[in-house]
Amino acid sequence: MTEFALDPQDSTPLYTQLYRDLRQRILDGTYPEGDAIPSETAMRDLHGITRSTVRHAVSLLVSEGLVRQIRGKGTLVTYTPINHSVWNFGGFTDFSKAQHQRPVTKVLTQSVEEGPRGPQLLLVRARGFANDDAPTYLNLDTSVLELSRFPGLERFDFERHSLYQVLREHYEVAPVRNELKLSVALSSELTRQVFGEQPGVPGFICASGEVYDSSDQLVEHTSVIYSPSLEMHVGTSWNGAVNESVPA
Amino acid sequence: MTEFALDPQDSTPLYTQLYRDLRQRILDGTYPEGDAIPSETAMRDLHGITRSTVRHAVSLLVSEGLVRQIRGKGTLVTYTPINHSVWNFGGFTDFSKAQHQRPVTKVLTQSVEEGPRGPQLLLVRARGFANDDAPTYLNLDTSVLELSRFPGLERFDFERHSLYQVLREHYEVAPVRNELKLSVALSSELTRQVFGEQPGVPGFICASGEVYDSSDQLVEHTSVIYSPSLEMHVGTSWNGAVNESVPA
DNA sequence: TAGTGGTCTAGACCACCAT
DNA sequence: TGGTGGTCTAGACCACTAT
Repeated sequence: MTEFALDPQDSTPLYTQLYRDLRQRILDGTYPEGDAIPSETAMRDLHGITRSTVRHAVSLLVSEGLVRQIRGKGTLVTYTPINHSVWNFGGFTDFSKAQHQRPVTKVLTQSVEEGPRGPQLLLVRARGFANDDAPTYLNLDTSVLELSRFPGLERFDFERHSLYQVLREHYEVAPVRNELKLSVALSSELTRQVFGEQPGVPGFICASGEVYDSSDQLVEHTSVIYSPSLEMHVGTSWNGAVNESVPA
Repeated sequence: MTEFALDPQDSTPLYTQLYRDLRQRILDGTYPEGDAIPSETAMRDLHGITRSTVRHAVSLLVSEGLVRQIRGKGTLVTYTPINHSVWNFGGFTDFSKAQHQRPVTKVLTQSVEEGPRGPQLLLVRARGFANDDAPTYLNLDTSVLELSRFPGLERFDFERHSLYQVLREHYEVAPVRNELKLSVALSSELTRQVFGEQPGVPGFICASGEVYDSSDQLVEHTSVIYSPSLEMHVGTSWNGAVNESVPA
C-alpha cells in the first residue's frame, strides 16, 4: 500500500517525517477532502511507533487546518483551500499544489541598493497561477534582504527558485517566525500592472513586517499585497480552552 | 506561593485547568513579558501530574503566541500585544486585559428582523477601550443570530454581558470554529460615527463570515470592521516542519 | 461490540544553556 | 554540572460513533 517508511536514523523527528508524508498525501489528493486519513492505531502499527508520536504529527495537520479530528469517527481531511496559511507566504508553492494549480513567479524588480547597513537586495515578485493564456497573479511580494548576510544572493534566478528555497539550500537559513502588520494599500501603478484594473475596489489588503530565523536573526523585510481575486479566508478553530471570553 | 490546585474530579481536562491558570497569570502580569514561567518539571512536581500533561497545557499557550519555549533556557512570556488572536473576536475581553485596558462595548443596533429562516437578532456593537474622556473604539462588530435557536436572546443587555458569555451561560452553546473572509470595507456613515474621520485611509480591514459550535451548528453570521488605529499584527511561528516551501 | 480519538501516567534519553 | 525543553516509548482508561 505504501512504500513510505520512517527513518529513525534521520535527525528529523519521527513526528515530522510522518507529518510531511501525511501532508504530502493530502495535498496531492491521495487522501481527498472529506475522507479519513488512516487511524492513529493503524499508523502506530504500520510504522512501529507510539500513538503519542502519531498524535504529535496529526496535531500539526490540525493546527494547519488540513484535517479535523472527530472522536469515534476518525481524522477527516477538511481542506479549506484559502486559509490563514496564506500569511505564511513562504508556502505559496504548497498553496498552489493544494489548489491543483501551477505556481508562477514573475520578478518585477531585482536590484541592489544602498541601505542603512550596507547593500541590500530589493526583490519584487508577482506570484500567481499559470493559465492557458496569461497567468493570474494573486499577490505582490516585496522583499528586502541584507547582502552582507547573504553575499551573492542578488545573482539567483527567483523566477525558477523560491527565495526561501535559496536561503535554505545556499545559506542554511530557515525562516521560523514572522511579525506582520496588516494594513490597507492604495491602488497604484504597480497594482494596476499586476492585478489589472479593479473597479470598485478601494484598496488592497497588505501584510508587511519582518521575518526571522531560529536564532532570531532578521532574515528579510517583507510586504505582501493580496489580490482582491484571492478570497482570503481566515479559519480559526479553538478548543474549549482557548479564547473563551470572560466577563469584563 | 500559589493557592491554585488542579482538580482531578473536575470534568475539565487537567491540561486545560493548568492552561487557564497560566494564561490568567500571564494576562494579569504575574508572569511579566520576558520572564520565564515555571519550568515543566517544577509544574509537574507542584501539581503532581506528568510532564506530558504540563507540555500539553504549555503548547496551547505557544500556539496562542503568549509564550516561547527555548531549550536550555525556559518558557518565556513573549506577549505580542496585538496578534492574530484579534480574529478571535470572542476574546476581546482577554485582549483588553492584556493591554491593561478596560473594555467598553456600545450597542448601536439591537433589533429583531425577519430573516429567511424566521426572526433574527441584528446586533451591532462598537468595541474599544475606556479612556478618561471618551472611549476609543477599535472595531465595529455586526452579528446576526437565529432567534428560533436562541429564543429570548433579544432581551439581554449586550453592553454589560458579552454575546458569547450569554450564549454559553444561558444557551449552553460555545463557539468552536469560524470561517472568516477578509476584505476591504469602504468608509461609511457608520465608520465615521464610530472611528471618526480617518483622512488618507482608503478603507478598513473587514473580516466577515460564520461561527459554528462543536456540533457544527451555525451560531452566528458576523462581520467585524477594524479601526486603522488598531495596529493589527499577525504573528506566525512555525516549526521546522510546518510551511516549508518546496521547489515548484 | 469493535474501533475511533481524548486524556493521562511513568518513565527514558537527548541537545542545549547557564554556571 | 545541573537544569531546561525536545523527543519517544509502552502502556492505561475513557467517551463517542458505527454496526
